[in-house]
Amino acid sequence: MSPLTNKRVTRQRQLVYDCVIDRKDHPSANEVFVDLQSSGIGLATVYRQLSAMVDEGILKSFEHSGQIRYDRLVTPHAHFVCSVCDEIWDVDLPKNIFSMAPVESNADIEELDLTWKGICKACK
Amino acid sequence: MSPLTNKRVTRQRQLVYDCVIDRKDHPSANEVFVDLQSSGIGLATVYRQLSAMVDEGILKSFEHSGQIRYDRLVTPHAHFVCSVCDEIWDVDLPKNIFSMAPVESNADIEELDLTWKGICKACK
DNA sequence: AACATAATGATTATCATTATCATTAAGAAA
DNA sequence: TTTCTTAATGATAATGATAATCATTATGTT
Ligand SMILES: [Mn+2]
Ligand SMILES: [Mn+2]
Ligand SMILES: [Zn+2]
Ligand SMILES: [Zn+2]
Repeated sequence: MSPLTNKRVTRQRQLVYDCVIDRKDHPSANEVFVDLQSSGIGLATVYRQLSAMVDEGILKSFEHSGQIRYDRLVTPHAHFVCSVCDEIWDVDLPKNIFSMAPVESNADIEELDLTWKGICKACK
Repeated sequence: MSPLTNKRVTRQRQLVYDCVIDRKDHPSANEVFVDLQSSGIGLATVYRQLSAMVDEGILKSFEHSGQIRYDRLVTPHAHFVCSVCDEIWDVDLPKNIFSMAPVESNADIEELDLTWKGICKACK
């Protein structure tokens, strides 16, 4: 498991973390659960560990098609979503995007969520 | 109701549309339903009309905190969300944002979803 | 080895949304 | 206007994702 946490390192925690890291996509809790079926892990544990890791900053999450997707990439980046196959790719943020924060709100920006939508190469 | 649709104009359709237009925020289906309680409209009808209007392009929608929010503004714009009070504001998109589309995907971009997050003036 | 208690897993509960279907009422036709 | 066709409605059940409950298990410490 990645650099530390003050939590107990259970077998299940390892399994969940390794699964998200090994997959290079943005799995839902259920997709992680399915991957780990053979280990006998409980669905509730998968949900608990994933959201715990988000709280700890080890993972990030976002909403997509009515469910929460988990992201091993915690550094700022954008996503591209294909409107046909619904797949998600990591893409770079535009240069200097943070300097383009809206002034209307005159609030300080902590983070942003940018998703491009279109038809991917394969579907086109 | 706004310029055209090839659908029957029911009393309920009018009520739902007027509600979203009159509110200047981004209501959920249930919030629209609560507003229209006294009219006797059914919850299923509110859900149906809202998603129908999105299909027709009269409204837009996005996911927020585990539910679908509806937006009267169908022109491209971004959102600012306060991480404390969870309110949502409309803000302008950065100038020329569409020219900053990622090349990695080499796909044509149809639309984008940009949400800034921070603490609003009131909460600060 | 014994202990304290955080984590687990089976299950139930909750919440948002969709599906079903008998009834109602737009809008066209007579 | 009355009749007619059928899309829309509303009550309710079903679904799907996630959270809560709680007895049991097992990690990390003493
Ligand atoms: Mn990502
Ligand atoms: Mn908006
Ligand atoms: Zn695709
Ligand atoms: Zn606020």
